[in-house]
Amino acid sequence: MIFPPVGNTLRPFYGEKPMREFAPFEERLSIWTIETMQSIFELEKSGIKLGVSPTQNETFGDYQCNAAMELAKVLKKAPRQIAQEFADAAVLPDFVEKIEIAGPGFINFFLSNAALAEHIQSLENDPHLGVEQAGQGKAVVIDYSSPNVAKPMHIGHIRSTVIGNAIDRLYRFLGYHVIADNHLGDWGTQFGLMMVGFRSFADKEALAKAPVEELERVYIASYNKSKEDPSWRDEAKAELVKLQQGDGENRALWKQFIELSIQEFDTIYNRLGVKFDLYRGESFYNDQLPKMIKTLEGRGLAVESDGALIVDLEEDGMPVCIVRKSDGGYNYATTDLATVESRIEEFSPDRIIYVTDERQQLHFKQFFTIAKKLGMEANLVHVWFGLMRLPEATFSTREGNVIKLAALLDEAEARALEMVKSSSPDMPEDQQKELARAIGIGAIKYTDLSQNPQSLVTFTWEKALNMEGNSAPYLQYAYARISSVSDKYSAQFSGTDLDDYPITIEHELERRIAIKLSRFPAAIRAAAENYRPNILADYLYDLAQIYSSFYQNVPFLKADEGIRESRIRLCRATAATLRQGLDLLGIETPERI
RNA sequence: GCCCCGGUAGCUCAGCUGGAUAGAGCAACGGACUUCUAAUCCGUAGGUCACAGGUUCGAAUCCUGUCCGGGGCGCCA
Repeated sequence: MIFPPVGNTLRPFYGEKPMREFAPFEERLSIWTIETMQSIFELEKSGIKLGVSPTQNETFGDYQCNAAMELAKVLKKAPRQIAQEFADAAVLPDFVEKIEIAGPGFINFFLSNAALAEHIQSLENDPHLGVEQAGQGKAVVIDYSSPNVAKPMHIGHIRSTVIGNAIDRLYRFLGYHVIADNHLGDWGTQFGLMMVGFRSFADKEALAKAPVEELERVYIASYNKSKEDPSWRDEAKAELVKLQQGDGENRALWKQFIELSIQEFDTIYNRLGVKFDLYRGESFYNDQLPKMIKTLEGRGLAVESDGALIVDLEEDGMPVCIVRKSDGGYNYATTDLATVESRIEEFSPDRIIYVTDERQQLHFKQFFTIAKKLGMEANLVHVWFGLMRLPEATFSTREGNVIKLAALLDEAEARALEMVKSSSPDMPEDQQKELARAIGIGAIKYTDLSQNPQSLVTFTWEKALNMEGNSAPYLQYAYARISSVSDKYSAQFSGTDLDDYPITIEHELERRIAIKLSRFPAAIRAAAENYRPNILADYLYDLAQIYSSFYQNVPFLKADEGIRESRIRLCRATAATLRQGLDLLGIETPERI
């Protein structure tokens, strides 16, 4: 857990710290209801949630407290009576307009428009838009993307990359010192086959054109040959041993594979706006593996079984974990343990987050358990996501039905370009292309980020490239409209200073926007806490929907002086939130669409 | 056999740390561009939340079982 768990009488998160300047209403109101409930009903710590939560239906108010129903048993009173007593005795905080009791005993709170307006104004001066810097002074390592060397990235890699990057951005925004590490698959038995294959059938021209694709072709050819030709297999094994023993020629070739691969990965990462602090492949930890085995043996954790070295995890309800193969080679778990040790030593992280697909759940459970037994001190978190499927079948290299990531991005940009050309035919072509890039890539990312990561996902071109409705372009469009109207305001009313006109909230849509804006910190916190960027995506889509309705139904520039300025300020606050939120998802916000 | 995940509108998905009338997008139907960008907005229609029990004042949400789908389970990573 990142934040202290919620649920007890006083949310530890709200803590004993003095209330911060831009604290959201939910936080302020919860502290107030908890304290008030405790004093009115003379409650000890009971484990009952006394705080408030947002209402699901705005006709009920802005926040609701459900404690009366739960307190009924403890206090031996009817819930409605409890609610009534609370309402009668409580002195409302100044930001609450009124409270109502409804249904079985819900206590509903209505925020005052003046307080809302003031809050939104105060956010104009807060670069973090009300979000607390919860990660100050803490480091976190995020291990994501991690493709294999010599294999092109396909659509199966996009989730780890895009979700991992969003988590990365979220944690940075919360003030954590984030170390984004791309743990490349750069070591393993496949390199023997790569070596012999490369020397026999690498095509120099193809290699120059599309290096990684050619390396993959070589690998597949070599793999197929090894199945029919035992001597080929032996040769590959011999080359692998030579590589592992540090043979100069093989090392050089291996390094070349890695360099070519990283170069190509980087072009994809650049297109996706993804940056890593480190590219430490598995090979980086090679030298530490024997020591790790010794430690495991020394602690009595690793024992021999059928020639291999295993850690028995039966008492933890898990199958055994092989840490050294019978041929002396090391396994994934061993590398991962050494990696944790190294990261702790170097970065002292508060936690290490791994973003991979669901198939690795057992592996992570096992090695987390072993790490704990070894006394490694870091919170290890496995963030897993559902595997991507094609409508027809699961895709695999062997089936030949993989869709390359580069091709997906190309297609997205091409489709976006068509739309840009038809809607902005007068725009210079290079600008059209630049815009199409931002929109196309945004659409791809948003598709992944707007879904619950753990859901099964079926890849369809239609969904991946969706540009209407709940999609990145919808959000970008909303942003661009604000930008445009904001610029027009500046041009038409160049002499006015917006600070001279306070934000006022009269219209229902103004109120809905203000409420939504005030909940940005909650969305950020929930997204980070649960490692689920889709919570933020949902929030932003809601916000954009309310804004679009506002835009379409309420005049800004033609409104009377005062109302006009107030609305422009609301627009700009919305823009700031959309821009920040989309940036945290790694989605760009062009000023014009 | 054991373990993990999913099953919500015709389709694709939110909602799942229990709350009031289950939401979006697409598709369908009907409206709104001489107005701040129609990639938009407004409206209509569409649901046994897989099924059966249980816990609870209250269950799509928690528990148990069943069915269907996906994944994992000693020398791959």
